[in-house]
Amino acid sequence: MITLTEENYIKAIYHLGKQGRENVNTNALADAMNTKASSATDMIRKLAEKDYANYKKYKGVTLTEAGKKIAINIIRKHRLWEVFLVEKLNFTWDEVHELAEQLEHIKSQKLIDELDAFLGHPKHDPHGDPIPDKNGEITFVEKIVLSQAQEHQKYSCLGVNDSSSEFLQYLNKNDIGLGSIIEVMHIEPFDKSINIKANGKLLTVSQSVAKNLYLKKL
Amino acid sequence: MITLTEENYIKAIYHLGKQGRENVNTNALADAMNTKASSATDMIRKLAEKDYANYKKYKGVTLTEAGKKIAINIIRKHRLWEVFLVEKLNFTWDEVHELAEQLEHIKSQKLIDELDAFLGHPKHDPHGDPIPDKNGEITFVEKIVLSQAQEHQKYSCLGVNDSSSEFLQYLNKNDIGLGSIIEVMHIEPFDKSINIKANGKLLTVSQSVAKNLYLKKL
DNA sequence: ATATTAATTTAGACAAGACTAAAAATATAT
DNA sequence: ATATATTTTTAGTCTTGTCTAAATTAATAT
Repeated sequence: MITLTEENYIKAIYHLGKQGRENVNTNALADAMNTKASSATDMIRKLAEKDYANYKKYKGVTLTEAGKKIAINIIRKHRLWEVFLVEKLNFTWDEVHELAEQLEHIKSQKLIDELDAFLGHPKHDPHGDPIPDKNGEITFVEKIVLSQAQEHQKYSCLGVNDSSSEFLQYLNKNDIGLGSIIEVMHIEPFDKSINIKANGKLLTVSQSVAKNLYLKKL
Repeated sequence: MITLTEENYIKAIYHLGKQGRENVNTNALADAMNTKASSATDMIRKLAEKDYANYKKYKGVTLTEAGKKIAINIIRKHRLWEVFLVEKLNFTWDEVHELAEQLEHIKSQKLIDELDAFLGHPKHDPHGDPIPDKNGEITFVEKIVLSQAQEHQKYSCLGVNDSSSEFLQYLNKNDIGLGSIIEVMHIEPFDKSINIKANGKLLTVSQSVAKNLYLKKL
């Protein structure tokens, strides 16, 4: 049996290490888990013991295939629950994360299969992140951030990098959501602020906004 | 903060002590929690410390108002999730209990309010048990068990006492579900077996079945 | 009313997951 | 190349919820 804490560490290693492939530092992991390095070391040993992680002292940690499988399954559950909350229960995209962190640990294969079907097998969560399929396959979409976009080009909004409430609420306020059409009108050379037309409306956004908005070229 | 284990003990005390009013023995509680009496004692002390339970050494335990409130809220969540699983995700009534035991611990007031609304504010779960409303009010319905029923009387099925898979599957096989119309044709004096007409079909059931089926007189 | 049995509590220990403080290894700077 | 700083690990402790074994209280039977 895998514990809730183990699941959370595995998920953190997966995210910090680009799908669990790259080595993750003990300190980085401890930070992500809001704990101390010594606790992270303990858990890393335990995960290695259970063959969910590869570990060499002082060299950081990666996930084994078994570990990745677990991480992907948790992410699948997390994202499906997010879709459910937004589509069926009137949550907004900035409200769902915390709650999905709880729901992602519910254990039932049938539940997740049925939920997936009930939602019509969605491909993306409300933040634009891809939902792994039943076999753990993830279809990554070619995406750039707004700060790398070209002038006079049209894009559609794919998702966000920063999913803090503040940022998501800023986007809500400016009517930017998944699938919004964004045209880059002008990039100001001085401060790299960007003038865009979002869903027909003109708007100037700062670099810090532009770095956190994912787009797909149209 | 209340822990998962504390919640489960509170729920057990509530159920064993008829809505938490009657004293519950340490051994009975330990049994229900699949643990040992000494562990139950420890937890009872802790719950009393936190003012969720009333406890006098050697005299058993009851719930305080705060404790009852928590129990009722968990039961509300449990039963709403059961409705969701059966109505929306194609679960059968014998499959939902275990899973609802996990889901009942998810913490979010908005989630449960929205789920309630999404399901159309159901009054009963798939086993016929009443769902407490947002204020913790429970509408108990006058119910009897089939073994107490009168000959030549019509009833509707309100729920079950034993909710084991075996019993629920037996009922499924005989097309008996919530709301089924049951007419008592004949009670055999010899072994108290009962001949009934359930949804038009004649069927003879044993005492042990009859004792576990709740009915409402029509 | 006392002896026996059953139920309950206490005492002490353990595993999981966390912490602090100190030690060891690695990385960086001169 | 050596000293310093940073990162990581180790050692020992704590809390939660559990356990076993022993002690205590309550219940039952004669």
